[in-house]
Amino acid sequence: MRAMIVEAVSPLFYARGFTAVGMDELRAVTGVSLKRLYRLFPSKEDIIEEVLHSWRDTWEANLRAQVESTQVPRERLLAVFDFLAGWFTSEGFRGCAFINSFGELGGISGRIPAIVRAQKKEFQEYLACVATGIGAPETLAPQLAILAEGALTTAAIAGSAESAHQARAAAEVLIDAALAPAASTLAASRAP
Amino acid sequence: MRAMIVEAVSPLFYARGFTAVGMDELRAVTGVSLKRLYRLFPSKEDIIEEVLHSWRDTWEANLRAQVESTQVPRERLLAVFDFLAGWFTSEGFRGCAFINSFGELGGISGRIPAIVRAQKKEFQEYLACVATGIGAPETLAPQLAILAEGALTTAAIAGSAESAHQARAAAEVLIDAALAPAASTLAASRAP
DNA sequence: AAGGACAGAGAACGGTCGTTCTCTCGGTGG
DNA sequence: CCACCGAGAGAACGACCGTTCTCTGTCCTT
Repeated sequence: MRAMIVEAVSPLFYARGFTAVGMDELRAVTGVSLKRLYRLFPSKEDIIEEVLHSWRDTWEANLRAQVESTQVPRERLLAVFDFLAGWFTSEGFRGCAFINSFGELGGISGRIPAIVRAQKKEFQEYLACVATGIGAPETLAPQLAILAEGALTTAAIAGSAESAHQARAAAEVLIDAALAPAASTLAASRAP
Repeated sequence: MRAMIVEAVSPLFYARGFTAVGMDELRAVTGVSLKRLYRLFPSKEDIIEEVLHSWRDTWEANLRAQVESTQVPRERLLAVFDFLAGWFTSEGFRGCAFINSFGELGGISGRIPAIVRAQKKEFQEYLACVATGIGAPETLAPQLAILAEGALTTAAIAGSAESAHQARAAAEVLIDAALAPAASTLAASRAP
């Protein structure tokens, strides 16, 4: 029941933000009376938390599915950006729900920003896991995470998906540089 | 007068968001009566617009100052990330005001998201200007812009400034790869 | 078949928001 | 000196929010 409610209200929250959607609209879209909503969730903030957790789960599942669709180590890292490209072009894309939530509620409240932080941390750790699995130095994963985050906000604000391809191209350069120790010695030989 | 009001309310808006700060608080912090506020600005949204424009101006001025503090071409591009590092560690840093505004008001209204979009576009164009000034291919600037955006949101949410250094390191790799055609032929020779 | 616990629907409540109105006062031209 | 215009301060207004309460009907139990 709770899951059905979360599923029904998620698109509304994603499209317009948490504060812009009132409880009455939640009642209308779920078909569940206010009384019942308040018995299932102590307050609106609890619904928001559950929605954020649901977003985290589906996002992570989709990402993992794309990454694990290939076994070629280098492709696994690049699959992150292919996943982003597909997402950006999907209908109704309006940026990362977590970043948007942080902008909306980051200045107040305490629980929502913590959830956002946790999600981003999980993403970074997953990326680090994939990167170390192919023998890359541990400096690579944070750089790729930054690229992904940048592509995400750029796509959301500009309303264009090309940032995913640009980020993918940059990721290829970073991965190749990290995996080819010859390149670093080359760069070092130029310095002095 | 308008400028003094904008200057007085900006920190409040940045720290807590636009919707979380009411007109009464603006009256208190400026010392200007509501009647006068409403004669100077037709509505709260007009104040917000002016605040956004003011942020854009000072942000751009600070960025340009840092970039133009050096004449070494490669350093000019890296100066962008040094600027970010300094900003992230400044007191009260709470992410990019434009990204936060987009998250807060992107799902509604029309004028604020347009201002955010315009600011990001200006930044990208400035970066492109600096990049082409040193003979880099035009693919480089968007990649650096994505890195900068990513470092920004990562720093805001994680509450740590290290993403600036990670992004700077990645930018070095991207710049060197873009400026050294030998590196690209090396990568190409490995592909087939 | 009757009584009671419970659920549905929405009105009501207290609070807050952006915006406007009213009242009062001070400064000024004749 | 006085009438008047305009500005300051904040109360008032209407709308809307999240939350609760009331009223009504229904189903289950004995």
